[in-house]
Amino acid sequence: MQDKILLGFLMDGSKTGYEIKKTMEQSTEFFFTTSLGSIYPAFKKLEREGLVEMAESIEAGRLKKKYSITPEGKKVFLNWISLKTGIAKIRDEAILKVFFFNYLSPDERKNRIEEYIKELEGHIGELLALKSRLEKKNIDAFQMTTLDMGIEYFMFMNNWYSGFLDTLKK
Amino acid sequence: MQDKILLGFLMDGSKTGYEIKKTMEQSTEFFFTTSLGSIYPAFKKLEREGLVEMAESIEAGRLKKKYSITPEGKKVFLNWISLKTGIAKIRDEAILKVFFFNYLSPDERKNRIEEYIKELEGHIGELLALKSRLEKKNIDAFQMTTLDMGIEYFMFMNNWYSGFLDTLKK
DNA sequence: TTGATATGTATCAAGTTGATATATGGAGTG
DNA sequence: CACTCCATATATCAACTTGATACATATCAA
Repeated sequence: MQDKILLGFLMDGSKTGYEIKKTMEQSTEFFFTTSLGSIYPAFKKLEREGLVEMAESIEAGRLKKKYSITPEGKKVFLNWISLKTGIAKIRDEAILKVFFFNYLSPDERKNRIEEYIKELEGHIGELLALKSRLEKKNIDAFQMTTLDMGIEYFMFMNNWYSGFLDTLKK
Repeated sequence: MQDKILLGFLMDGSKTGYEIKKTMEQSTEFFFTTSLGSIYPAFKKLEREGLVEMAESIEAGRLKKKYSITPEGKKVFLNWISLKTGIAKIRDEAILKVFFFNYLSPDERKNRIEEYIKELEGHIGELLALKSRLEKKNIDAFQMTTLDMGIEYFMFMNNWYSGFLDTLKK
């Protein structure tokens, strides 16, 4: 499904695979991301299917392959975005460990959760920093909304684990 | 990383791959799951590594391969569960679509979100039904806790999308 | 009796990750 | 000025994962 995010990022102009990866790191990273090892083959496939076009150039001595979306590609993207979406599946190792917490000593449980809460706090801090950076740029309102949702999501998680830690302490 | 969940499910007795998959569907499914096409090769690998042992039998005419965890496997599992855990990455198509909502008409936006909220409500209903089913059984407290967290998580999502729908309507 | 569903193992194409390779440019340091 | 480190940029690959499909038997309802 990564091809859709690539098409999405091409909707406002042509980009290289690397550029898209960097853009993701500043925007969609925390709720949807892809590796470079996936982006390059995906672009080749999209090109074969006629959904994107590629233009090679050499800038500052480096090979650049700029991809742009075709009318057919736009159609595919707009169709995808208007399609019904199923519930996203989580894959959360931290919760999985809680599931098996019976096999961990009470002290270790508390330590792991305290540790994880710190991780969450750090992550929230990063997202807040990203938010103030993006506020200076003139960014799409919906893209800012997804960032806000990310912050709220991790605050919910932080909250939940804090409450869980309290019950562990009793 | 699926091998850890397999080892975890073997900690309280030997099981077949199919049994584990069915157990997951009634427990870890919403925060961590694996396909059968992944379980069988994973067990073969775990067997090669000496972390599980396999016993073949034929029950009611069907071949059964019961796997049990070895002392070495227990060590690996207990080590994994006591290790520091990083923040789980989400991969949420619904949020990705919101990110690109600029390309959708206002009416369509509302429709998609209303639709998705219904999906979430249905999912919450399923989890509540699962909860009351599990309450009749004598289930591990931590395993029940993860189910509660799942319910709260989807209620948070439901809440967030409801608020988002309100702002879309203005 | 027939058809649908559940139990159970297995394989495979297609896709994904994370690591690694290759190469150049630019910035900072001694 | 040389050296190192990092960013830019494309590409490949082993290992793994998914989702579909195949196969075979049992069980249950109509």
